[in-house]
Amino acid sequence: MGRSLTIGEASKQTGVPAKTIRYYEETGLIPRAERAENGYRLYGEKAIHLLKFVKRARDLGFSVHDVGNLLALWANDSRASSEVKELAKRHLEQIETKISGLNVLRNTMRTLIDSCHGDSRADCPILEDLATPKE
Amino acid sequence: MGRSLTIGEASKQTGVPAKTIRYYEETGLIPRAERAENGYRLYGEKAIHLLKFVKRARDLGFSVHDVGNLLALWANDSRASSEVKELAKRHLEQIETKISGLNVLRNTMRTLIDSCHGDSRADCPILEDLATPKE
DNA sequence: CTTGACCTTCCAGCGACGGGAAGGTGTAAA
DNA sequence: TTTACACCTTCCCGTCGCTGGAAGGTCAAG
Repeated sequence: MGRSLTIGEASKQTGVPAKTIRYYEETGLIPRAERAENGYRLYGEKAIHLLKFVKRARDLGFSVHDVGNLLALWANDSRASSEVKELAKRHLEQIETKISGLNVLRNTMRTLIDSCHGDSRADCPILEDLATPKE
Repeated sequence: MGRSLTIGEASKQTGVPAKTIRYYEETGLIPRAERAENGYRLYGEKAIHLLKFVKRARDLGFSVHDVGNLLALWANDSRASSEVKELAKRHLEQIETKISGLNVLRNTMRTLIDSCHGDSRADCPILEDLATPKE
């Protein structure tokens, strides 16, 4: 069995910055870490696994709040998979909403940029649009 | 000539919340508003136009900082349109980076969600992925 | 005269950390 | 042994772009 890791080692193992690990603990997302005699936080296999779970969920764009819910579902053997799926679906919808909003933005910006000759002249359709947008 | 508007009226005209207008003034993005005798802020045509410019730029996703630069370029008759175009292009790149990141997320989430039967059983590939992501 | 809708300033909080100070600890080399 | 250095601790402030709320002034209508 591997020995416990300090916060710096846990950070390297999981990719979660030490500051962020402390923050997660402080806000109650993860349980209080064990402590060594000198007061250093210690992370065993389970704690590392938990941190990796959190990291993966954050990387998938779940809010810290949602990660809390996911952790609760993870820990609860008797939950229905439909609960998890619903949470994931709501998250997917948020992502899709963001994407379509950004797509509109991108198209507008492309059009604007293409319409600007971008040389030393002062005339600039981009600023004109900002000042008096069409319709 | 239209008379000056109070902050609430300006807010309705421009779609920028009154709180936000004060915030923009406080942070120096827009100049200090004129004041009536009773201390109320007053907004004339020019100020309204400025606020609309800011609103449009924010809606296009420019950061408040970038909006400051755009305002400076707008006010400067002798700037080259290429400066504006460069700023817009950098912004477009940021949007596109965000979009492609979100597209990856969306695909991953879709796959995960599709793999989860989402019924009353506890078995859930979404949680399994979070706990032990493939490669 | 009172109600209610405005307006003013100021202070605090959101999410999700990151920076940096001030100080304790652990180890390895000079 | 001392000293250097990397690590750990707690604490508080700053980020971005607002938003909410408290405490108070102002104004028009009923």
